Amino acid sequence: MLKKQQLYQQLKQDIQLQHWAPAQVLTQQQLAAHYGVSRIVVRDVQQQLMSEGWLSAHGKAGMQVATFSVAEAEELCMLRLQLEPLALRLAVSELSFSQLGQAEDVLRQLAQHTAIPSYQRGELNWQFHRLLYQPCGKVHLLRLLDQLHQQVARYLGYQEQVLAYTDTSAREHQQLISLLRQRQTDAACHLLQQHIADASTLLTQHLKNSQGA
Amino acid sequence: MLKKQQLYQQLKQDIQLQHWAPAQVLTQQQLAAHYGVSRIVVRDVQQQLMSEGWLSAHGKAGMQVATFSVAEAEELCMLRLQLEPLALRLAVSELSFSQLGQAEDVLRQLAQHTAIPSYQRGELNWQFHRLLYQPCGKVHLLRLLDQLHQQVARYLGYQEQVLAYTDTSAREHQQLISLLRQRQTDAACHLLQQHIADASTLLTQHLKNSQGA
DNA sequence: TTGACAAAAAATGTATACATTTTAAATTAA
DNA sequence: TTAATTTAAAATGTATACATTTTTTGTCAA
Repeated sequence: MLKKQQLYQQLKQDIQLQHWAPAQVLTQQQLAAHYGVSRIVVRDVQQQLMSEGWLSAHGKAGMQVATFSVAEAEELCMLRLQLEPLALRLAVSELSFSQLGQAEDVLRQLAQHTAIPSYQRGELNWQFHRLLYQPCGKVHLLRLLDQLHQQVARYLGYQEQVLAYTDTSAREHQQLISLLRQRQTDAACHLLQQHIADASTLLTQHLKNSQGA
Repeated sequence: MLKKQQLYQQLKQDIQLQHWAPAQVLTQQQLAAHYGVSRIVVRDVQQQLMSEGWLSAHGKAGMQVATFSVAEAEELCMLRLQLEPLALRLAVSELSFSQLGQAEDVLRQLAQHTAIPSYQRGELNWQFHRLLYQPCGKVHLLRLLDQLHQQVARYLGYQEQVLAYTDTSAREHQQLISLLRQRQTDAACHLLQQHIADASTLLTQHLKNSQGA
């Protein structure tokens, strides 16, 4: 479980950093040689990354680094938009003040440490959202949301501009917390919906620009 | 890809048939010996079945045959209820008459061949639903629905009574087709929602009875 | 040239073998 | 007895080796 996890992290990051370009075809042997592990390990990681969308099957032999498409990005956003408010709605009644506090701590981290790399901001951002959904207690839904986040993260890459933690976003997060503290379920869900919709247009716009170029 | 697929099918079926009891802990070696393949193959299949919910991790060693819980069943049904109408709504405008015809053919199979085993009825039933969702063209959503179906199928097992293709169900299916043919999107989605809700209560009721006993 | 076919090379699937980790058993001290 | 610690057994992770499949290369005839 050591080399496997290691390779998993490394390969995923290398794909995200575009060290391996989208659409490039990779072979087990190639990766095994490059990362200095046996093909067994590569196979395991390959299967995992394929199920998570980082790699896609490529005929009978080889795997392809996943490509980007506006359609897919829009679909992912649509699913987030559909499921995250649902998770929040189910979570509200279970959400403890200590959990709200935890979420606030994450926000403070985001606000204070402005220098941290963008991908870490992305992770913190998700951590915040995740903390709010967690109490819904629906394992499948939560796992699904985690997967969606991974997929979106793949699209975000390390693009600074898209991941920029804007003042608007920070304000909305704070507002969300205060609505939740008052158990204003409908208002909170509505705000969340708006929040995700905004992030979605930002992502798809960015994608359209970079692809149209 | 031969032994692997074979073992995948076999093991999944054996779990569904309760040849391996829920909560039972299986080891790679055990399965490798039992099915006459090497552990490598078992490992691959194990990972796949774990990601699909048939097996769950069990500490550092071994995998556990998934158990049943009312809460999980309800969650799965809720997700179906949330996502299938959405898929249908997105599909309606793309749904061709030939595709509607295909779906009707499946219905006829269900109606005519009353003798086929219940699990095949279950598959045909899903095939019908799937045909209606397919044209939405959302790959992630469709894969998600497939996974949900798998999960629910695990719960259904080969229970004859739950899988029984009732007259009500058949009528609703026909009605759904006719609504779709007229592009009555809202009505169709509403009917579908009702249809799934009915199936859900049937499943959870059955589960509560069999577990309460 | 080009298309089909045969041979070689490469890639993947699977099995066996070894290393490491984890679980169980056994032993011993309190 | 019982809790802790050591030792043996078993299970998993990983590497190497072999078998099978897939891809590529090269040759020859039309």
